[in-house]
Amino acid sequence: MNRIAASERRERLVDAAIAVMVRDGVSAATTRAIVAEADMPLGSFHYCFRSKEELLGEVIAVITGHTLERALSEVAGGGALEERLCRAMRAYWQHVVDEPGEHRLTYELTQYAARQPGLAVVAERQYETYLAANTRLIEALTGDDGERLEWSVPVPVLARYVTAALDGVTLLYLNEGNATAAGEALELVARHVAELAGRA
Amino acid sequence: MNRIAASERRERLVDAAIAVMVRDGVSAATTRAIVAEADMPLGSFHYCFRSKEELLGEVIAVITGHTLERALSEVAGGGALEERLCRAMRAYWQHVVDEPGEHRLTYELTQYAARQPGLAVVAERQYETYLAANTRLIEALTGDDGERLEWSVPVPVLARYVTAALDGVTLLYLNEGNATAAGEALELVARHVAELAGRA
DNA sequence: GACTGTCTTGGACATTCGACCAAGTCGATT
DNA sequence: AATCGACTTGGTCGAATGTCCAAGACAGTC
Repeated sequence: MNRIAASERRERLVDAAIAVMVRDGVSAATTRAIVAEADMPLGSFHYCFRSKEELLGEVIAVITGHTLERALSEVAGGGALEERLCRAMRAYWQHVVDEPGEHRLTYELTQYAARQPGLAVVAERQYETYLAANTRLIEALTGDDGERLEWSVPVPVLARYVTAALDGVTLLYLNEGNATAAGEALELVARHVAELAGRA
Repeated sequence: MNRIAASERRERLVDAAIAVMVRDGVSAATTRAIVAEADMPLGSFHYCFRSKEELLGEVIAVITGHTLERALSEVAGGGALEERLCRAMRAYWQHVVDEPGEHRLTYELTQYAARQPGLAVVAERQYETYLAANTRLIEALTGDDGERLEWSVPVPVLARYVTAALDGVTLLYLNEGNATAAGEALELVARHVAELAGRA
């Protein structure tokens, strides 16, 4: 294989690892499967990463980053609160239906990391990040609106409700496989959240 | 070891497997770890089970059975709809806080089974079972009440909403570790469900 | 007491895994 | 052209894992 900077090779290995995990699950992502996916010799792996755990950490960081990017980019735009809420929800849901494997991987990684002593910290931080993102989403939902709005429940509680509901509905879809049914449950959540926003 | 019927030994191995999985995760439940937990020689394993997959199938069946038992036993009893709903929710939540490892295992097993070709069918049936249980719970909630009640959303949608919300809140607690915060989100769900029950 | 079917068990097997290394290759700098 | 640091790679190691087997032990039956 041509000479490549170690940093570039690291990125390729992370991408390859994600591809393998989406296709065959976290447990199938052995060092050998990953280098095969990246079309590299096995020796490359431990030249670029001190250990498999180090690679896993980077994979989690990349995946979390992707998810975060998408979430925050969807809140922007004008319109009433209900409209923006619906748009954000719909965007999230569309991505779940388009890329179920990626979402399945997210849950798998969280679980895997929680069991691995060296990655437990990463797992916790991952969830904190999601919670913070949903909190920002909720605040953006009221803050940008022309009229002054107030939530009838504390924002931290609402953030956790939204986080849990999204996770739950996603998990339901991934396991049941019925996009329509899960989508209707999600709409119920959206309507509920909209109702919780009262005029101040 | 004394002579024991193969069927009895099977049960002990299933229990041992669950104990190991709750403590150290599904991936740590090797045949050797399981027989060590059950205090048996390794040879016993494949005398009782054709393969590890066969044991896993039995483990899933047992766990699902436990969960189901608990859920249905809590719906009974008198009182208004709100009261019974609260009681059922509280009972579920108490069990999550008391035995987080058991619930974590449930999610791990579902995921593991979904990836294993031979167990994929079992995973699907597992989720169907949970959905059916929640459907029965919702129907029991209205059916037994003195006054005639009707839900303002279709029961199948409501069942999925409840299933997703419970799963989501549980997952949130398992990952964030904050029982109070997750509990408040769950109360929000309970109040919402109660609101969705309108007088017919 | 011989027989038969059920149960017991220590050891062995092939495979897979993460990790490691030594020898080699390349390219820029001096 | 000599040097040196960065990169490449095929092979190998020890550990762990699922599965299997052969030889024995035991209990009930004829």
